[in-house]
Amino acid sequence: MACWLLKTEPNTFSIDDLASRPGHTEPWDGVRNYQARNFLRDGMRVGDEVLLYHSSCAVPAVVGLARVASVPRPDPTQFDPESPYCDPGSDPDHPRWVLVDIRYVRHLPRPVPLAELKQHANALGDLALLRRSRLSVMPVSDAQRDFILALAGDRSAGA
DNA sequence: GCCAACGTTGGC
DNA sequence: GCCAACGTTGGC
Repeated sequence: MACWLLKTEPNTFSIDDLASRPGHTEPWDGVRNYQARNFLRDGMRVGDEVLLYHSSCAVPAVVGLARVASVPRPDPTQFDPESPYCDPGSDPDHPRWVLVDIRYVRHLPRPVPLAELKQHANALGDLALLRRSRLSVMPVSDAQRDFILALAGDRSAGA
């Protein structure tokens, strides 16, 4: 099973918001970067594991676990004139942007701050989070996943 | 709030 | 297709 890292700004939509949604599930809309879109559209499978990351906040950190809960489908906000994610250039017959549903699994025993991840560049150096800081959807290798969960003291580290 | 990184746009 | 200008992200 593949693993991904998804960024979210907790001031807008936090892991606690996800956990409190009906079914603990939310359509992950608003991805408007082609590389991130390609990961969503071409790489994600139902059941894939997700590390949730809080960005643009006091302590940027990996904060919890989730799962991909749907296949990709068109992101309706691209056609919504009221939405900040509206994209007038997207053709309804060939939608440019997609989303998947994301389902909350659990918080990590403790958040793992970005600053701490940076201290382990030997183990995590090719994690896109540490290299291309602006990418909001990125793949995480099994080894990187296990390492981060072990830092957090999560029970499934290495499982 | 500043600013570096970097993705996107558009003129040529 | 190049590349300068511009806009956005996101750490600090």
